[in-house]
Amino acid sequence: MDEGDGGSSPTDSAGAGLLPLFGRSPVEDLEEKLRRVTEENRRLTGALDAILAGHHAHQRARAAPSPATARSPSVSTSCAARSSAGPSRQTPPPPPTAEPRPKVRTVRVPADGNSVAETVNDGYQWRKYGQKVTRDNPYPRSYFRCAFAPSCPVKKKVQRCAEDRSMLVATYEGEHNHANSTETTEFGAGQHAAGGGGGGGGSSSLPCSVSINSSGRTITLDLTNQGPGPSVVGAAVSSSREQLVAVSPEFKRLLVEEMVRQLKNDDEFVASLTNAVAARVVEKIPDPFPKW
DNA sequence: CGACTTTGACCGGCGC
DNA sequence: GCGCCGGTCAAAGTCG
Repeated sequence: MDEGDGGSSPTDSAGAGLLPLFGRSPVEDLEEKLRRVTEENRRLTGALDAILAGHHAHQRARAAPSPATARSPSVSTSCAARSSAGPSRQTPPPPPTAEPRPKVRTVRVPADGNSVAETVNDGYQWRKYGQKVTRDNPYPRSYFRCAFAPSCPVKKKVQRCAEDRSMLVATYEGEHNHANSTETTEFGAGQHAAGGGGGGGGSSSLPCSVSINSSGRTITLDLTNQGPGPSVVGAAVSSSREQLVAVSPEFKRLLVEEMVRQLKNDDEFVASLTNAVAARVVEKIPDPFPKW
């Protein structure tokens, strides 16, 4: 139930309405897609909230971590992060009745041209507490902790993908026990921290945010708006600490175009989209060779 | 001056 | 037991 793991499973939403692609502009198609995603998101959020309600009660009950928490075994679940490639040295799984493992999610986001900023933006505030060059990747890995720590135990690691330096790999550990900062504060506020980023980093609270980092400027597109109307209801642009709320159609159009550009560069998305389109095309083509 | 980032050192787990 | 490695700490530096 990982809100699509940061958009890594676009096939589902894309497959439902791909054919219109051929008669519409990419912008229109994306807007339509966003509408459907918003609907889907609303349903999933509801379900997720119900599930997390109990989980967060658990977390708050044990959320008074001592300073030594940093070395708690749960931290080493970073191994689980690597487990996306297979389980490694992580200690044996706890008994079924033990406290739940911190949820680990890996998100790939396209890095913009700014090669220095190993940051992604997910609407939460993060505090960097370390950086390390790991053995299997020449690019440094940055360690972030939620700015609400220690009450919020969430951590994330951001590292440039070794194979594709145009991608950033963000690994989230745990779940926020507070609302997204873009929701709790002024729209788009709290983006000044070095961290932030990656599609859908916000556990239950921001399953469908899109962040675009361009030349130090962050554009956060909140698709979780519950109200009626267009899915792209508002957007926040932050340049340093400067906040701007824009809702003009022109701005919306620019945002969607930027999204199109980003998605075009997302090999995974393009591949899934291609497969889905191919599948639908094959469905629609009458079979000239009746089955034997 | 406070908040945040940087970065070298340290710690603990794991494999050999 | 030793060395490697990932993760974290904490002092120093930077910025607004």
